[in-house]
Amino acid sequence: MSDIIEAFIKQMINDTDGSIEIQRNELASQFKCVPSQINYVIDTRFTTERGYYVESRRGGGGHIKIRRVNISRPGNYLMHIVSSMGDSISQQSAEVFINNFVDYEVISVREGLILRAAISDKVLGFVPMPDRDMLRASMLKHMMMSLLV
Amino acid sequence: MSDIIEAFIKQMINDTDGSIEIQRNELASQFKCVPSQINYVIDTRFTTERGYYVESRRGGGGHIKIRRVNISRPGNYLMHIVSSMGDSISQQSAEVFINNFVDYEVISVREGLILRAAISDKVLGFVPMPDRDMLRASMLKHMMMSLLV
DNA sequence: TATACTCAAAAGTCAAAGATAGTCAAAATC
DNA sequence: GATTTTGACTATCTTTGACTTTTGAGTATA
Repeated sequence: MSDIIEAFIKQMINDTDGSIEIQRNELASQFKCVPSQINYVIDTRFTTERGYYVESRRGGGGHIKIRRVNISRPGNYLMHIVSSMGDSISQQSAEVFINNFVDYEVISVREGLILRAAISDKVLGFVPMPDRDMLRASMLKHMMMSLLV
Repeated sequence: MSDIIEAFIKQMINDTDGSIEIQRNELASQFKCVPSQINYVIDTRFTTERGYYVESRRGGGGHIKIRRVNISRPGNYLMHIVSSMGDSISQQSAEVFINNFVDYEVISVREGLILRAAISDKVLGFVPMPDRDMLRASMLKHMMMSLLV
């Protein structure tokens, strides 16, 4: 079932130039499944790691928006690096990555400043240590992936 | 519905150089909604945070005036907003700030993407809740301040 | 004339009801 | 054992309407 829903959504995305907006309940009743299964599909199949960006709104007129990010030219390199990053990363290593991104002009100097501020221990310091490096890795990946739009 | 009314008002503001004057009941009957929905739209979409200034008068000849606020010096504006931010901030509020920064060209669209990725609950989700909003505020401030160097 | 009273025409407030989506863990299936 | 399916419960956003407050114009009165 999840596979079918996944395929259906991907087809929709293909048909509409990379971005769709769905209603959870509507889609669920189309497939005669519980609404939360849609969440399951999205959480497991349309992740950042797989190159999707998802946002949603509750309440009347609520919806779920799914966008496929562009995994073409400069992205390939980026994708490669990002997926090689691992789930945990120190501030020092993160900065090495960021410096490289700036050196190779994958990001601008200003963008580099933002990234460094975000992942610095000055900000993340109070998160206890096994978690902190995982959070940092997740942040860095998500921030870089967001540029592939 | 609220989205439609919001778009309509914004269009009016654009067409009239930043400031409009409407009558609540008239607008409500135009959209066939209850008058208080107009208040809802104004309260949620045309807030100070989003860069609008609203004033109104009751009674005969009453009206609602909405003005788009202009920002002259981006640097000053940034300092001001950042220092007004408080120590805790929800994802939603953070996104409003970021949207404004992009709107007023304090940051680029790409930089906005990075900020949104960094502060999203997708990334911060596993930080327990009283702390999460504090971390988010700290991140946002640090990232913005890093641009003032 | 100047002041006070009355009334209708606005806009404001607030909370209940409605409409979506999210979470989480137990149960089922692979 | 891992993944998927379900559903009860939660969170968030929007719509609606009854009730309140403010304002200005007209009218009555000293």
